Amino acid sequence: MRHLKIYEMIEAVHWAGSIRKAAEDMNITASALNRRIQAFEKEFGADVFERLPRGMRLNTAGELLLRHIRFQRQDFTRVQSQVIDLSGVRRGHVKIACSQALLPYFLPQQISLYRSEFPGVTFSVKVRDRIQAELDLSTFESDLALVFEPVHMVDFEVLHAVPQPIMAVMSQDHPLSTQPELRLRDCLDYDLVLPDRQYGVRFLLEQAAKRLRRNLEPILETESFEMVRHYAAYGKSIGFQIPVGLNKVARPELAYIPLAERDVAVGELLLGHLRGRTLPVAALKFASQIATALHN
Amino acid sequence: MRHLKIYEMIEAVHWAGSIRKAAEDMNITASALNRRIQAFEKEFGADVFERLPRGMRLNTAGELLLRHIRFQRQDFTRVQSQVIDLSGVRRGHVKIACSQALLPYFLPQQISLYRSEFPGVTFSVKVRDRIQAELDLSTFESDLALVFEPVHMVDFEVLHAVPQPIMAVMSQDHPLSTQPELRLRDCLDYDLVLPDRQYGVRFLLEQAAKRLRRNLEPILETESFEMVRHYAAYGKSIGFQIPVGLNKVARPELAYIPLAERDVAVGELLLGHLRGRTLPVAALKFASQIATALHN
DNA sequence: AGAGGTGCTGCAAAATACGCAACGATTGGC
DNA sequence: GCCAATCGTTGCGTATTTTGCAGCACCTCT
Repeated sequence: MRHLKIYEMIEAVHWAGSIRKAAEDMNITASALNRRIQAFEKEFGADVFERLPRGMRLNTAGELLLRHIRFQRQDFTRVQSQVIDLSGVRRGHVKIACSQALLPYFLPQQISLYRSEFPGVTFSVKVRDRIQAELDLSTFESDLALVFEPVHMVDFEVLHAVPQPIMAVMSQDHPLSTQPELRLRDCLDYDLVLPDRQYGVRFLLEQAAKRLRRNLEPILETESFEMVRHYAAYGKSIGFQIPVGLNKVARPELAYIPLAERDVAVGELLLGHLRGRTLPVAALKFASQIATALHN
Repeated sequence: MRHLKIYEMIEAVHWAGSIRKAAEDMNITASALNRRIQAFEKEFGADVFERLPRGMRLNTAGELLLRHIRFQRQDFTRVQSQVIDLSGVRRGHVKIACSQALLPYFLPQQISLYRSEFPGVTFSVKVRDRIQAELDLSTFESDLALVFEPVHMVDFEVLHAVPQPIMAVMSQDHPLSTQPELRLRDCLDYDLVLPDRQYGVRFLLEQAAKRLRRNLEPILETESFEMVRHYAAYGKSIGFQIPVGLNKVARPELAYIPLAERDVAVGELLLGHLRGRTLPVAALKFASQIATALHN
C-alpha cells in the first residue's frame, strides 16, 4: 500500500534505531528516508523522533503515533480480509500467541479441523508465556491469545474461559499412580520436574506450597513443557501439566492424576483478544471453534 | 496529510456521486482523480465503486472501506490533538450532537464554563433528534451525544444518565398552575402544545395516553421546543419540556409543574459516545464536566 | 437523433521523490 | 588526544510519479 509507506518507514526507523540502517533495510538511501520523515513531521505538526548522537528514538508523540499506526494497519488488513471473504472464497490468516501446553495436541488438532473446512486460511502460532502473550496482542502481532493464568488482564478481553486443574504426570509404575487424586504434600516426597517461574502452572504450585509452609525444590527446572512430560517417564519423578496439554492415547505409559482442589487452586485457560479490536473474520471464526472445543 | 489524500478522494467521490463532480470539488481534473482511484483499487485488491452509467456508487467493499476511513481519520486527529496537548497548550475541538432542549440554557452555560478554563478549545454543536444523534456518532461527525431517550442504543456507550421527569409548562395564571404535581388526565382537558413524534417527550406522553385509553390531540404540533415553551405563555394551553431545558429565572411568567410519575414514565437524558472509541482529550474532559453538572 | 452526462486513456508538462556526494557533529577506541 | 566510525542533514542533478488537456466510447433522458 503506497499511501501507508510512510508508516512503514517510521516503524523501520523505530526498529532499526537509525535512519541509515532503516534505509538499508528498505533498500533506499538514507537521504530519501530522512526527507520523508522530515516531511511527515512537518505535516504532522510535531517531531516524532528525538535525534540522538547515536541515532533516532521515538519521543512521546512518536509513541502515540506508533500505537495509531499499528492499530490502523491491523484494521486496514481486517477490512481487506473481509472484502476478500466477501467474494466467497474463504481466505485469511490467523495469528495466535499461546502457551506451550497447547502445542503438542490441542492446537494442531484444532487448526487441522478448521483448515479442513477452510483450506484457504493460514496460521501463524507463536509460543509466548502469559506475560508476553498479552504484549503480543497489544502490538497487534497476534490476533488471539490462548494462555493459562494470564497476568495483567488490562486490555485483554476474554472470549472464553475454561477451568484447568493441574495434573501430576508420572510413569504408570510410580507408587502414586493408582490414586484417583493426589495431595500436594505426597508429591513433595518425590523428585519434582517443574516449569520455570514465569509459567502459570509453576505459579499456582508455588502458591500452594507456600500455604503448606514448604518450598518447591525441583530436581529439574525447564522452560520446555515437553521436557517436563518426557522426563516424568523416567524414575520416580513427577511432572505437572494442565489437561489441555495432555493426551492419554498418545502416551499410554504415563499416568495423569489431578491434584486435590483443596491443595492447589484450579487455574483458568483463557482465550482472548485485545480489548476494543475488531477481529478478522477468520480469527473470529477460529476463536468460536476453539471455544466450543474447550467447552467439551 | 498527503498520505491520506486518497481517502479524501474516495470520500469526495462517494459524496459527489461521480468522479467529475468530485474532481471539481477538489480542484483537480477528473482524469487525475480517476487514475488515483483506479490505482488504489488495484492495490487494495478489489473494486471500491461500482461504475454506473450515471456515476459511481460504493459497493459493499467500499462501504466497509469507508467505515475504516472514517474511523482511521478520527483516530489520527485524536492522536494529533493528544500530541498538541502534550506541549502544554490546551487546544482542541469538541463536536456535540444534542437535543434541542439543551440549546437555550444548559449547553451555552456549560460551554462557556469550560472555555473559561480552556480558551483554546472550540465547539461545534449540532441539533439532532434521538435517532440522528446516534447516526452522527457512528459516522464520526460528532464526538459526544446528549440526548433524551435515545432509541437504538447499539454502539452507544453511556457515560452518564440522569432521570428527567416531564414538566408541564403553562402561564402563571393558568388554572392548574398552583398544583404541586399534575395528573395527565387533567392536562388533557386543555389545549396541548406538543413536539413532533420523533421526540422523546412526545414518545413518553403518547405511551402514557395509551394507558389512559386516550388520544393526544394537540392544537399545535411543532419540531421547535422553543415554540412549545413560548406558545404555552398564551391562553390556557399547556406545553411540555424536560427540566434541563427550562430555567425559572429567565422566564418568570411561566409555571413549571412535574407530571405525576405514576402517569408518565420518567425519561432519561443520556450523555454518551460511540462504543469503542477513544475520545479526544478535550471531548473527554468536557464530558466529565457535563456529567458532574448533570449530577447536581 | 441530439444533448448532456458518465468513466476512461494517450501524451506532454509539472511536481515530486530519489540517489549521490559531501558536511558538521558526536562517540568510542587506541 | 586524535582518528575512525557513526549519526542526521542538505545541495543538486536525475528518475519517477502525478497532473492537466483533449478526445474517445458509452449511456440516459428529452
